[in-house]
Amino acid sequence: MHPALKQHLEDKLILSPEHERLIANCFKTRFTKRNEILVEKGSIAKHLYFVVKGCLRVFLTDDEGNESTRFLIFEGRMGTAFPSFILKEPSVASIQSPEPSELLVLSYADRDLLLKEIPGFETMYRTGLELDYIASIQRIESLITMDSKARYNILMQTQPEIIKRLPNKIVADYLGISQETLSRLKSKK
Amino acid sequence: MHPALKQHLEDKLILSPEHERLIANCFKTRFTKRNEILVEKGSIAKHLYFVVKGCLRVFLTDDEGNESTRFLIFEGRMGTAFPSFILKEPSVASIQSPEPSELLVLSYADRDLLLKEIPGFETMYRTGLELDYIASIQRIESLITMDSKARYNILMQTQPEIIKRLPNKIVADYLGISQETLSRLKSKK
DNA sequence: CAAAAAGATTGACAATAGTCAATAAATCAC
DNA sequence: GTGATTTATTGACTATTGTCAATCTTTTTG
Repeated sequence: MHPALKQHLEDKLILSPEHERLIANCFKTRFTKRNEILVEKGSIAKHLYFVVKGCLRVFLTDDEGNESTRFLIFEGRMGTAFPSFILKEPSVASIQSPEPSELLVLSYADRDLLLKEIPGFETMYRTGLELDYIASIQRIESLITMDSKARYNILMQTQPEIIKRLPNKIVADYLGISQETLSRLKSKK
Repeated sequence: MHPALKQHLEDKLILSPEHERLIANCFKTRFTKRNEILVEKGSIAKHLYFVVKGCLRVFLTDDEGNESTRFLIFEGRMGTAFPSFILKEPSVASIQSPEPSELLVLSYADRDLLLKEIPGFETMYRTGLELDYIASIQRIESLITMDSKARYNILMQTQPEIIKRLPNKIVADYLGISQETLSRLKSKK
């Protein structure tokens, strides 16, 4: 099992050697290039991704080519185009790796297998889901209660790595504002 | 067990009589008046609410008294001030019942009990969580990609009961816009 | 039912953010 | 390293939305 994954599971699961082997076999390693597309909008997201190195960007594109970033997933975290993955419907979002990345890939069927076979896996998965859901609730709150400057400040406090590692354009469409507005916010304070 | 709750669990769980009794005992009935506050901002949300009749509103207030609606929960659905409930931290949001309501109330401890004791309960709970999470992702998408008119149209398509049952003011702050803007949207088309 | 409270609409103006365009800076790929 | 491409910044203008205030309408409650 990849040490990064092992660490991720560490204090959440106690595993027998066989169970550990089963998990290791379900997660397949994949390396991606900068800006490689993993899931094309319109296709079904069939995998969950654990990010060992690099990051993933789940993003939307409209008819005019405008992009909006729905989620960013960094080292040690899991994610995918979640609605498509769960509902098995064509994804509204695409997934790309803005940086060259190393991923551990889990198929839907293997996720189900682990949920069924590994004691405690479903509880761990459910707990992780609760935290992701909380993060998305907090993002909704920032979108409905704050102006763009306040949202930028919050982002800088809570997820500075997004601002540091990713181009302005992606930070802007993650915040739901134009890149010009972001550029002006940064210079103003 | 309340028939509404029974129906909610129906095709998701097969229950023995004892398990059914256990669930029924964990959910306590509560009636509320119009605009009654169930959870005060700053306190900890200690319960999950199943709405039998009426509805719940999870909302934020700022220092100037402005309100924003984070979630609305109608008949047959469950909810609470989720981050506070899970993290056991003081809630940023308050909960009120905009209409006189009948609720079934589940404490955190009883939720844990049911997760542990009832076979299939955690899977059912997890699946519900996935769907709630998906709904919140879609709300984020509408907030970062659409203007207020498009968001209003989507709301009318997907949750017309919100527009029909609740005052303009609440609809507006659920959409993240001012009531005046909403009023103008409605007259324009 | 009537008075009071709450909610909805409209107008005038201000502020925020978006768009288009030009330029500058940084980064990539060979 | 250097040209090419992408990204970032800045200016001028526009569009959208918010705020404040006044009025009108609906709903609530005694």
